[in-house]
Amino acid sequence: MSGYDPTAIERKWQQVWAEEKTWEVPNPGQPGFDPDKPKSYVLEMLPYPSGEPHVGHLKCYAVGDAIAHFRRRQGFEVIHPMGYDSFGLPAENNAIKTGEPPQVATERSIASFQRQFREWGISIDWSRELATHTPEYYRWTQWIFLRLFEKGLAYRTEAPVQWCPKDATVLANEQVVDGRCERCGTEVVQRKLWQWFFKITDYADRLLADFDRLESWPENVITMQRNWIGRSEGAEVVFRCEEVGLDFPVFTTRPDTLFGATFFVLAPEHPELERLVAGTPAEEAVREYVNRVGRESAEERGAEDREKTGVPLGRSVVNPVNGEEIPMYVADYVLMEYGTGAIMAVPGHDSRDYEFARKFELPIKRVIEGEDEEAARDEQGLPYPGDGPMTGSGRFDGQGNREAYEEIVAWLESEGRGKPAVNYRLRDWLVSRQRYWGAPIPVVYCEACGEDGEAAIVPVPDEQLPVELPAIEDYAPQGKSPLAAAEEWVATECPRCGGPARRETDTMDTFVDSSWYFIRYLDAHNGEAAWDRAAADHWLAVDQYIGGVEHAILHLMYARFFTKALADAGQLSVQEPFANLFAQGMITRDGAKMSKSRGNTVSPGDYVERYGADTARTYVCFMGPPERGGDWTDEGVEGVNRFLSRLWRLCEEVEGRTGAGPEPGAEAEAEGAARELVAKAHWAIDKATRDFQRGFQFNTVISAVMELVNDTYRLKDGLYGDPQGDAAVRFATATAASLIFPFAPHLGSEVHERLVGGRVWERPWPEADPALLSSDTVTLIVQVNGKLRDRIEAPAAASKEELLELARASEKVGKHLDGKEVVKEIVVPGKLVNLVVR
RNA sequence: GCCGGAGUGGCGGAAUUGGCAUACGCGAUCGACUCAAAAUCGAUUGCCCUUGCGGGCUUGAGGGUUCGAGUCCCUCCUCCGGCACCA
Repeated sequence: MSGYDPTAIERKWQQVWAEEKTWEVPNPGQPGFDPDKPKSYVLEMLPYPSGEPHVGHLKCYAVGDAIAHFRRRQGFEVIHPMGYDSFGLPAENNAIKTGEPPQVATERSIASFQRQFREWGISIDWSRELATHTPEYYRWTQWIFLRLFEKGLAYRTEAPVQWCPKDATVLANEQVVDGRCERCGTEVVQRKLWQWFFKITDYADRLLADFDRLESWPENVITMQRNWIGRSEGAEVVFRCEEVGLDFPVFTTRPDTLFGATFFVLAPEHPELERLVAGTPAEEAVREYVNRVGRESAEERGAEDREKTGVPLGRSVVNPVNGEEIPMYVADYVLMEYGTGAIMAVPGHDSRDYEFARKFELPIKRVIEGEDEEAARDEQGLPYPGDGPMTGSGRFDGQGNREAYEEIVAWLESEGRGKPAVNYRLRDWLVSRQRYWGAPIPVVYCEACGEDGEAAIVPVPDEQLPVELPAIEDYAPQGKSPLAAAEEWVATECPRCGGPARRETDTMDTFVDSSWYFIRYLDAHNGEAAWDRAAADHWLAVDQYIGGVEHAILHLMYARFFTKALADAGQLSVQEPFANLFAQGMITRDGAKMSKSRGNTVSPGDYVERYGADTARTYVCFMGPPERGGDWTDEGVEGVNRFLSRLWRLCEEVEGRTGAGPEPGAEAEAEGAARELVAKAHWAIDKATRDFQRGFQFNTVISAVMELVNDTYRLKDGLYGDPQGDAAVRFATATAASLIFPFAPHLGSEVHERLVGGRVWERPWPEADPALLSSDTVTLIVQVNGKLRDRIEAPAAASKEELLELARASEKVGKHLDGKEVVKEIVVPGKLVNLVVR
């Protein structure tokens, strides 16, 4: 008997799948398309091809592939494509360091991913493969940009932006983590630059409302997105500065505290600041303060325990509710990016305003009493954030603040001094990057078409796409895109007037590329359009999306925004791209995140070589619930390998000992131990099927198959030789192969072929026979006062009275009833008897 | 601070509707095979008391509901993740 040699088995089946193009599926209208077959779009997030695949990739694709295989065998036409998110900084930084063009490193990495995906045996429809850095792909990224531009959803403006000095590029807010560049960790500084934005804020409400359209997303991902969008309801209230004749609107969520406003604060970046202090004694100090703040990093400014700073402006505004004049300040705790960049400060009921008031000795006024007497009398109970009756608020005194809220807003509105308002934390998506390795933004600037000396933005016509990246020598950014140095490329002809024009030299954020790739898969080689509408309508939405939780906000929200914008532009019929989302947990080693510097990385390739892909795949699915992550151990890998070896050896033995094989279906007639084994197989089918359908309980699916294999080992020697016994062992082994196939497709295919014949993936997923799931007897649990005292084999159909009689007859139970009175009898038929004694 | 999630053997974890806690795997111990080792096969393995039979305890802590709670309710503790001067 030979040992389990995964190399030979895996090579054999990988060859079959490659030659027969097993996992390719047709689009509507193509040969072989079956309109009656339900579709399922199973998609894992496409990899970023940098270096070699790591364990996170293995897990993601092993999990997705298990789902794809299960759905195929459940009768779905499964589309399961693959591609590469191949633009972006790592390849470009490598180019700067080594001089090697980014294409070269990128394509080398792609080749490595392709090879490993095949070696892992992932069931990919290779006919739909794409890479976002190819002109065939980014031509359509540019095309989408132009559609957004037409709709006013892509615009260029001068704005203070987050700038990473090391990468010498602008970052999206989402790419700034704790005031540092997400990629390189350098402290981010603010700069004012002309940049391209996508108007995602137009979709804030729909992005929130349409969570209702999703079938199943992890709650925490929805919460993270909801927090990120950060919708607040409140009011806009106008404060007027009579001295300079300017109105200052503020956003507040607490119009009920308006009577408690005792000062007014502008953000250091506020555009009217200059005008307010020009030529006044405050001018010097204000300018100094603003400059100081401007030099600070986002991290310094955002620090938690930072003391409040600010400078008085020597001006005042009028509180519209009571006519009081309150002094104006500039302070960096007010952010220009949120609301109007100005606030009314209510130190009695806001902790930040309170801190500022204490430091600058400003009046603190209570306008809402505490709910209980104690708090109301306590002068030190400020700032008070809670609810209660209003005080010091004119005609609203005595009313509950919640009730007064609407009334105050309505009153302000009738006076023309305010209105209900909604604010979002979400800001527009900054998409331009001063980098080389990205899709060029397809516009040109034409002086002749412009006005007032300003060049006009002229979109490149669709038929001139793609605007291809020129080859360049020096990839290092110099504060502007390296593309600016490609003078021959930059100088072009205006598509509108035919005169000289200059190309936009910024490229697009790579998140733009990955915001629509799942649509391109559906029609990946279309040279006439981004996609065929019928193909997109057929396959979308993605039925199951799988990926790391690190994309919970960025990628997923951008893709949702793109889908909605493209639907609005008449290009798609769905509002949400991903009906079901699964976020996998991270695999650690020695309890820590894997990193090269820590030296605890796991190379999937090494394990595949040593134990085979089936072992590696099954192991990552067996470690624990896949959403939770887990710690990689070599012992664990060996345990799974041992299990697969056991299945393999069982197959070889069964093949030899049960001859050509009993008649299929013969196992249904089995009795005794043979019936026990057949019943166990049906139990495993039932358990595996239910756990698959429940979600991603792969660890328990695999453990059920392990139990089946264990029982087969336990019973087989007593069954060989008898026709029923042979059939039972053969059936049990083949069933184990069939059930493990989604995780270990090579071994599953091989064992199935040897014992049953044919291709296991062409067989429907097995169905459990209900008759074999139940048995004539059950184990009756007998408790006394809720404590287990005996287990008795009882007829499944026994009546309550019969069960009670059986329970009382037990010697073990009797001991605990001795000399006591039974006051209550609980009987759950088919399960348990509980006798309550006193 | 706010919002999520999780606490079960030596370890990863299981427990479907409130009904056998600890499935499956790892590790460990013992046995078979072997000259020996590895591999393999088999047995044992929550904790405490007991020679044994057996008994008691046990799902982060404390309380509650119930005949019965890992599961439901209340209070608290710890850990992980996200957001955070967002008015």
